[in-house]
Parts: sequence; C-alpha cells; structure tokens
Amino acid sequence: MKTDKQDFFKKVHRVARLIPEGRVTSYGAIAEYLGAKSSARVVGWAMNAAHGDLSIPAHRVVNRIGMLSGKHHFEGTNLMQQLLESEGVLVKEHQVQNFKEIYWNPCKEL
DNA sequence: CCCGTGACTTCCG
DNA sequence: ACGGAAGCCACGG
Repeated sequence: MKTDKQDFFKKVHRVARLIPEGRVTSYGAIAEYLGAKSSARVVGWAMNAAHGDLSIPAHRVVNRIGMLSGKHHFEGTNLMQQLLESEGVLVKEHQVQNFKEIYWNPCKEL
C-alpha cells in the first residue's frame, strides 16, 4: 500500500474535524501533528480542498498568530469570524483575541 | 519536466 | 523589535 500524497489531505481533513467547538488551531500545529511541520503551507492547501467539504470546520484553523488568514477564501468577508464567534471564539480585527487560551494543540490534546 | 502559486513558518539584516 | 527574504511541500498548467 503506497502512501499517496493525497493521503496528507485526508489526514488534514481528519484532524480538522477533530477540532473541538470554540477552539482554534494553526496550520503548523496540524502539519506538525501529521509529521510535516515544514509543510504548513500544504495544510492550507489541504484546507483549500476542504473548502467544499462542509464537514470540515476550516474556520477553526488559523495561522500561528491567530489571524484569520483564510477568511479571504471564505464567502463574503466576515463569514469565518461569524462562525468563530458563534462558537464562542472572541475575534477582533480578523484576529483571535484569546487565541493562546483557546488554542487547540492536536499533539497534546490528542 | 519545469515553472508558478499558495489559507504558512522561521531566519536573517 | 520590525521588515524583508528564503524555505518548505503539494498541485496545476
């Protein structure tokens, strides 16, 4: 059984679904959990593919500083923020306020 | 096969 | 401390 590159996407999607409500994580954290900490960008790419999968809360995934870097890829402009606030995540200026407090580390939580 | 792009991260000046 | 540049991996053309 050979490991297809697409398997990486599947892994990212799997982890993304595991993100608890009201929590957020970073691309690098997911990448690191998958063993590809150097491929944080690829995680974002996987998220791009997940964009069509409503089962994947991509809005809970932000960059390392808690900024809604991916909001530009969502519909409208504040959809991502709306989803986060709806889950109890405090967001301001497209940035998670208590990011470090609601930060969900898959390496530690899982 | 080579080049460009991308929802990132880290290092160097 | 701030800003710019490079590195990284995968996908599409």
